[in-house]
Amino acid sequence: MIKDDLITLIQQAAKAAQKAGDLPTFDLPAIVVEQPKNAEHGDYATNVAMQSARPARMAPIKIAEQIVRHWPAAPFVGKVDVAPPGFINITLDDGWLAQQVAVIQSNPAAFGNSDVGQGRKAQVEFVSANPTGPLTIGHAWGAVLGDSIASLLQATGWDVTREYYFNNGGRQMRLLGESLQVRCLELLGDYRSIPQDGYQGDYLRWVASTLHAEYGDALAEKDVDFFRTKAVDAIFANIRCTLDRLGIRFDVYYNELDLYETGKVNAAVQALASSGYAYQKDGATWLRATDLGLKQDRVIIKSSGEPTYRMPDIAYHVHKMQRGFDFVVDIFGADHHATWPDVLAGVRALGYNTDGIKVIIHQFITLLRDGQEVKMSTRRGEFVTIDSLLDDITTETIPGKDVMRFTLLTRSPDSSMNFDLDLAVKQSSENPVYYVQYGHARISSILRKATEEGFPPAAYAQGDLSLLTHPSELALLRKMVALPEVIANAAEQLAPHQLSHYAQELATQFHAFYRDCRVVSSDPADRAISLARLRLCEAARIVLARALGLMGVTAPERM
RNA sequence: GUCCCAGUAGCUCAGUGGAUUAGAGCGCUUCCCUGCGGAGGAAGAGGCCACAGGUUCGAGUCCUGUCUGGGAUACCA
Repeated sequence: MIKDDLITLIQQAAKAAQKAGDLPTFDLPAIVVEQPKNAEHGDYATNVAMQSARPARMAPIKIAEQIVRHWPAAPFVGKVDVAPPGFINITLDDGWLAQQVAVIQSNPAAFGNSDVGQGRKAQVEFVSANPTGPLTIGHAWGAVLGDSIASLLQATGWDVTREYYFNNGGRQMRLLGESLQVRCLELLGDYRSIPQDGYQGDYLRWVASTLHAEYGDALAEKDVDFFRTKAVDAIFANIRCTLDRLGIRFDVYYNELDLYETGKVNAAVQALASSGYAYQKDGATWLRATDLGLKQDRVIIKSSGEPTYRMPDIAYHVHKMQRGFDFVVDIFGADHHATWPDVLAGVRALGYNTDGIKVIIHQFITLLRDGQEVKMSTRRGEFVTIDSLLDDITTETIPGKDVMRFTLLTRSPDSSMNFDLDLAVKQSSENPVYYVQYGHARISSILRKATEEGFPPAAYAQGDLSLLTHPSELALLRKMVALPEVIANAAEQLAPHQLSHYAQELATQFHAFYRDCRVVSSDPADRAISLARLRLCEAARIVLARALGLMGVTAPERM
């Protein structure tokens, strides 16, 4: 990583200056290297001299000058300048930049990856919707976030498990079974009403008609458990299908029932009791959360003897720890933000360190249709499914998931976004994702054209990269070379939306290069530069495809 | 009431305490097809970064308060 290398160089320079007596002896501050907005200030800058002014008792600009004077040689550094009031500006070496094309080409599938994970086990839990109905727009953000975060972790060396946690037992599911039963009996001419808090959506009618075709009048004899199982099966099949359309594949579907059946919930309850973190009051069992740094104690076993949702969640997270995950990411909607501290407190009470568990809370999407807010409810059967939106925004050449994923990955999870359905459908053809994909398709087209014009890959494989000196070529190279840092930052901050912004900037730089630099030229005198630029194009295509790939967006060769 | 997240261009959103001009897309106004894909490019209009204080050499970014919106405040999940 360039930034890390720079930090090392800065430290070496400062220490050398101290050793030479050009700088007083003092402890260097933590070195911050940033990328200036203004290109005139170089590719990287550090404020270390300003931060050292006080401990060194010296003017920042003087400190900067001494650091630069003792700067060690490094192939990737082209220029080091001092600028008032004490910035050190670093510019990458043009020749080195051009050579990076070869580096990228030598590693097309993994350029930009790093190894901070070192093969350790990470788990990303996301979606985790109970099978009570189809996946809705409300689930989309978590789905896309989770999958891309998982991809980022894989790219940074983690051994990642994508996991979906669900519950197919309990009251909610019994109501689902009863609701399906009502729909089935309807088909047999026996009309009843959906139970209180039952599920009124049409999708249960479709399940019912399938069952009716298979079982006929025998449905009248079936019990609620039968309907519950059938409902869950059908809905899960639908959910998996939707996930598949989004390009999401889970490694593990973990069922809450397993926690009970294998005694894990019970074991956790016992352990909490013997640890003293659980106590009895008003006939219920409480978690002494106030002793764990939280505001109030919480019920974990109701006076009815049933555990609250917190209890299996605690047992589940203990199980995650026991499975040896070094890093766990949970992705929840804003409605869960109050619950996870309790769960983590419970896990801590059982003696586990929860520092490795990160919770990403994404805000809600406000849906608008005809300018009105659409309130969704699975129970009432009022919702907009992911499937239906995908249908609306899919085009002949580009799957709808590209638009959906890219759009969602443009926003920070903290922002509560408005999503206008009419606008989304109408404007999907103007979505920025196409701008990026167009860049990829354009490069692919150039490479195809090159082969036709007598510049096949074998011809440009050895193109002379040192010919890449045009400002637009260098600007493109700078952006390409930034990918490793973008991936590392996005992974560290669990913020995949940085990828979409990067991809747009990269596409912009490519379009500028295309405008300024003729690639395939018929003039024999241009042959050498054509070969070099074809290599650059190929490398740019690789980088663009990687950025898109991490977002789960396709990189089309034609569109 | 208390807690969490937000408030940046007409709209949807980026923005890692830094360096005279705060960015992108969409929308709007003008331009650019006698050579590789115009789903592109060039230029322009459009902002008291919600408001008020504070910290700092330096604040859209940190702290406090106010206002507005969303979420949470269960022996529901």
